[in-house]
Amino acid sequence: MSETQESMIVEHVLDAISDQRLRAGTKLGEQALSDLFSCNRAHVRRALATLSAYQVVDLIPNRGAFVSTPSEDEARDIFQARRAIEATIIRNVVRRADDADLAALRAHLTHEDAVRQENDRPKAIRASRAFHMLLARIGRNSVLEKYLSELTMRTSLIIGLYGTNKASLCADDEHRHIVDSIAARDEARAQDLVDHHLRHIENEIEFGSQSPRIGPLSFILQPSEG
Amino acid sequence: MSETQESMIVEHVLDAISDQRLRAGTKLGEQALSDLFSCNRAHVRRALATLSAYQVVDLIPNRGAFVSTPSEDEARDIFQARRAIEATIIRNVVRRADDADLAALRAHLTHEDAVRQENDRPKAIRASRAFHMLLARIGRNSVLEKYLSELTMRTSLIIGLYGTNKASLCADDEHRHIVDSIAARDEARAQDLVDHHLRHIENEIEFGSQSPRIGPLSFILQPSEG
DNA sequence: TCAGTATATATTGTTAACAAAATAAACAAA
DNA sequence: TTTGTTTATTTTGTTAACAATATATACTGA
Repeated sequence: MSETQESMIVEHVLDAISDQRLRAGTKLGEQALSDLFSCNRAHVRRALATLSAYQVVDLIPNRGAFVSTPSEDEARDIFQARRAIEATIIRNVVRRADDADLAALRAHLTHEDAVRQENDRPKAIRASRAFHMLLARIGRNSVLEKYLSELTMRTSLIIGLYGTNKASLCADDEHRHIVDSIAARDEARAQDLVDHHLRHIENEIEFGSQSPRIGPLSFILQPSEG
Repeated sequence: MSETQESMIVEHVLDAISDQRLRAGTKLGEQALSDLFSCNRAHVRRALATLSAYQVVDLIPNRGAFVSTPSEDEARDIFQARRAIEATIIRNVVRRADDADLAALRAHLTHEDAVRQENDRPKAIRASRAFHMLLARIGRNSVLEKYLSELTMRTSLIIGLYGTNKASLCADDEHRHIVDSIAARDEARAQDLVDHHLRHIENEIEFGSQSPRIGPLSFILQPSEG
């Protein structure tokens, strides 16, 4: 069903959300999107239905589509779900990772270091999320991988909403320690580190400090780069 | 966005799948669905997009929508994901269940007993799934609840595809033992029982025995009852 | 009878036009 | 100035018509 057109919209919006270019509450107008991606509104509507099913967009009847704004309760549920899912993922990783996977993890760590130098916040956020998604891929469970993909995007929204400046990024050495424990095939330690890492991120969030500023859609999405 | 019409279709299809009235591979024609639910094709299309996002329906370009047919690998991923998610759910349940929740669980057990007498297989399957979803609700994590809802539906597809006759239902006493451990606030035991219960179900599946028979859509969905 | 091909039918994909609702703007009265 | 009302504009919702593709049927030749 014309997957390309629709999935392009979906992918761009998801990317923009996970990079925190699109913030919670932003309206996703049908006309605006169909203009941006030069397609008709039917495609946009189906894309929005898909994004709504992913729970990153809220569809309000007669009002339109908005990037969803997770509540504090929802945020806690999301983090607990991440701990549940990533615990199994890391166990799979420790058991299944081969040399190529370990090399990819090491390569990613150096990439994260390089990004950290640049002081490019969206880029750093993207890299940080990519680490968790790399683990999910190495874990080789497509179901958990998809769910984590959704949850990390919603985590981006949460951090964008409530996150303090310092908190918004995963501490570098925590990722490094996790990779070390994987290389050592230390399952218990790896699980522990991931769990603490996630609690770390959650604890650095301060609920109550909303920052609702949003920018123009055309600037944020930039469909040309896809 | 006219949630009622679209969500009605979605709910009916999901119900039919979880009851195993809709089997893997069944074609969901746009005309057929719009006739059944007396709405236009635009609604059907958006409903199918949503169902596709839930991963219970596959959209094949220029061919249409089909109830998805999980592979053996996918099935194993689904069961592992269930173990990951239900482990956390049961922990929440043991910690959070109040007297009303325990009463609801006991009531459900008697309901399952009653259903078992009737020899109505779809009804028994529905009751069995309802037990797991009741746990998810009592666990009070909306994210895990939604994911488990998806996974139990996909489990229905798997059992419909590969399940042996005896295997297709959860053993009654296993559910009862789980409730007992919850009442006793024995977290470790409850987690253990749920894990074994899920492995039990998985082990009774025989991959390789496809049964691809399907019936007419109008008979299966029966939109009148909604 | 079977295989291959051409035709006919049905289904999905796409677009545009119109209706209904919500938002924005203009205006009047206090 | 502020509040409330009316009008205009924009945006979402709905429908139908048409194009493109796939499936089913009928036909021809071996």
